[in-house]
Amino acid sequence: MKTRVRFAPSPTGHLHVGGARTALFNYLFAKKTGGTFVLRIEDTDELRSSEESIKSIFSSMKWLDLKWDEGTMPDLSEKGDFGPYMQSKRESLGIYKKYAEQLLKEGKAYYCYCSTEELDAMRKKAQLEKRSSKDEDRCRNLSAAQIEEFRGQGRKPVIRFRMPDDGQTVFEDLIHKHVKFENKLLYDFIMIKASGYPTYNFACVIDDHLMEMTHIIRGDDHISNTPLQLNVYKALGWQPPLHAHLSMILGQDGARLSKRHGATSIAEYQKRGFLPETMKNYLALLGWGTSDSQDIFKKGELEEKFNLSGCQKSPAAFDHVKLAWMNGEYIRQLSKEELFEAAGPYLKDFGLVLDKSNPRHLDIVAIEQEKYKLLGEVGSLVEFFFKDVSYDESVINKTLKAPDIEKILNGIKKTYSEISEFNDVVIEAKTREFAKTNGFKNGQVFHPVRVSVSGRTQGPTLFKMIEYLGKDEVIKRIDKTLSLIITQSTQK
RNA sequence: GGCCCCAUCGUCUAGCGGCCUAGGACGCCGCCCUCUCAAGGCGGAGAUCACGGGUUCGAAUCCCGUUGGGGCCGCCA
Repeated sequence: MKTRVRFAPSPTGHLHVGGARTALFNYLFAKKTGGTFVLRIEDTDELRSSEESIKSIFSSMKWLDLKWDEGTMPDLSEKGDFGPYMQSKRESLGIYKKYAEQLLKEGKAYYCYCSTEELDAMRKKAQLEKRSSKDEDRCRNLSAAQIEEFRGQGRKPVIRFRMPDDGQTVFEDLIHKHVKFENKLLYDFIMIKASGYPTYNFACVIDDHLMEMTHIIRGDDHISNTPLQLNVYKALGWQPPLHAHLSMILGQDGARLSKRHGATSIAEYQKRGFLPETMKNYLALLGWGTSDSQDIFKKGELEEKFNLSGCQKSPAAFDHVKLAWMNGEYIRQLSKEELFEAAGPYLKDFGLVLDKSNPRHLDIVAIEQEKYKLLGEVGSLVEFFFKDVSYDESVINKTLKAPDIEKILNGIKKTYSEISEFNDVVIEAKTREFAKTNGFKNGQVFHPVRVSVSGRTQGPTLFKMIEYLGKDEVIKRIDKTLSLIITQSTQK
């Protein structure tokens, strides 16, 4: 049988790291098994759902290159034979109501007239008495007269599911193995809200069944919901899908990942200059691994190697340091053109508008490729090629106050001005020759030249940098440095 | 508070009864390379496998308990 899995986000915000990981694992599982990856929108929270969130989630999924075969598509159209795929649309079609009424008729569900306030009071009381906060199920066995009375009071009922009083609900989780719950501890959850909208635990069962899902892959914060849902399948006489509960993603301190751990939304990582390949690879390793602990995967390799048996039961901490290292790895794998393409948008923040048909621009952006960890930092490392440099105090003190500094810079200026073929090989040879014939150590010459042309003590490989800067510019910058040194020494 | 889940270097993980004096990766330290910083190469420190009981000739691996962490207990999903 062909596998069918789904990612079912609730559009109440951006796609966050945990959601993206769930989406990724479903996607990888579908790819690996040759199945279908469905996208369903769970917008049954009338207050918090927004189309803006849907757009944002889709945009992050597109960035991660997570394409789905069926469901609500990026342009909000519907694709597939099991639609609509947006729960609000399904609600207006009366899909949930239909099954709720069936359960009502069979006595497997009932109307509850309790108000939110009454429920809160009951829960509080239970907490005080240190009992489980399982509701009193006050409306479970209402007489016709009582129902009449509540109706007369104009109360708007909700529909609750009638949980079995005894027995156990067990399931074989694909990751956690045997999981068992006592039915008497389960509560009569609300299936249909007073507004007529279904709740998550109900809508999800109806849709997963109707959409013929074979596997439910989701976060293990849903383990406690599973027995509730399993009882609905049973009451409806349906065969439930297989479940696989993924471990949670935690912050470095072991607490649930939240804003205070830094960025949690995928959009934020995109903005900071992570490559989508990095995110995908890193997320895949959070709660999953291969038998040889592989850490970098080539394109298409995850799709080929992913399996549920490699999934971890224990939670994983999100490590920004390792993420940054991995991004560096991926940046290093880029061709010059790809790097330029990827870094382009981030360069604009530095006021740099470069031209990819200009080979010099391509070379400059790639000159420190092995050093980049974030696309967002490329600009700060290469902007000196295009802007006037300034020399700060510490740099001057460190390098430009060495003995013979004027002699060195003047000599280098002359040497460079005499080079006709201004490329790194020639520049390097001439620079070394200058040092040797004048009795200077290489470093004695290299360091001040670096500072003169770049304003920094550390940077790209020196002679390439000089080549890319160009003869005129280099001489101009050496002159500027020289005048700075002279001004400083006359002041004293 | 009730129920459920989880537990191998700081972190991600390999391990699925003997191959483990526990392997890899990130990070950290040292050396090499070298025009700086990186990258790369080599090496090192780092886990009595949470703890305590079993089972077994033999346990990180199986069982029980304890502790710790996490999740759920919403007319949120």
